[in-house]
Amino acid sequence: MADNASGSDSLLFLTDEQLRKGIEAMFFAYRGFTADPDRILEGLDYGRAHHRAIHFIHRAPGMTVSSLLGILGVTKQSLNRVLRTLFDDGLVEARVGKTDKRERRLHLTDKGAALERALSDAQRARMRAAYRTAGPQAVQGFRTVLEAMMDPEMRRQYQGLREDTP
Amino acid sequence: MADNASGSDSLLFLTDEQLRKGIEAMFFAYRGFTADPDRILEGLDYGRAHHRAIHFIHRAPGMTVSSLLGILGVTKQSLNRVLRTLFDDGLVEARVGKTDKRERRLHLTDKGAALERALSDAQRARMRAAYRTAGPQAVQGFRTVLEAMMDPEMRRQYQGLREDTP
DNA sequence: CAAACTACGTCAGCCTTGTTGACATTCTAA
DNA sequence: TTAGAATGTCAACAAGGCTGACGTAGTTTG
Repeated sequence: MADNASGSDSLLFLTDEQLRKGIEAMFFAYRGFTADPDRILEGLDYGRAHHRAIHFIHRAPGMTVSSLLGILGVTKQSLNRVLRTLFDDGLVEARVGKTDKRERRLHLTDKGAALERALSDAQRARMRAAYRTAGPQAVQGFRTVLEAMMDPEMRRQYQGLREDTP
Repeated sequence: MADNASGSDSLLFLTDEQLRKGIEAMFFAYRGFTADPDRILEGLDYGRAHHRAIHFIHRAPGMTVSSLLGILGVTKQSLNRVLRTLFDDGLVEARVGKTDKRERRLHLTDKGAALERALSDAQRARMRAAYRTAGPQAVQGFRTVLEAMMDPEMRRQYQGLREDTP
């Protein structure tokens, strides 16, 4: 009884074995996390890269190319390849910046918004099921640990993405 | 006060906004999760694929190629390309199966174990920091949600990887 | 105003890691 | 003995990263 690890003040949750379990949990869970959108994207000639772009453009409409670059952490060449197909297919449109005409403000078209909804519905469905199974307490802990695991710069992106329409 | 969402019986944690936050937390946290090993691997001519192989061979020494295939969820051609470089560089060795001589039982060499240690030390360090910051309660929740998010087959891999030395 | 800098696009080429398909070998099991 | 399983391997291809170099429009600053 005395060596029970469930006490909140115990440090047993920091053993290498516990940490290894956490590492593998991240690995396996991330696979599940991306599985449903991936299934939708496959066959549409899109990939995860397109999904990410669409997600963040939806999240902060009017975002510039360079702030999207910052969030995604890829090169402009890489992002451009993705954005070009999204423009060509009419999922995303770019409006010239109001104050700074060099900027291209990114927006989803209706068609783009429809795909975004399909993708995020699928992803949220899994998330919702997991949340419901785990319960609010667990969800709180989940978010806390993930946030602590981020690089500081990413944590800023996570916490404080503004509307990006200055 | 009455509309406070912190009550355990509230369902406010299932709103779309909460789910979106969870989705982005996974995205940003996974980046942090892989950042440290990636830094070590870069320049060594190895990538994440090598890391994954090394991790699971370390975890269950004597594992066969096909069970590793099952865990990693890639094609044998893809895995083989990775394994070949690990053999050639003397990080992994294959021992012919005792009862079934077609099998190749995979083991890390001393050199392979050294790299494994370097990689997992780096990854555990971040994990440990996150765990310590978040606390045992949060860690419990973290693991619970991640487990609920896995595909059932992956959940089995996660929970019950045996020693694999029958 | 001219020069410097910024935001963005684009061409070219390379790498890793995934994919299919086909085929060979070796061994096990019915 | 023969079917099937476990494995390796060759070839070809695609997505999505990367670097380097260059161009063009627009903004800022000396």
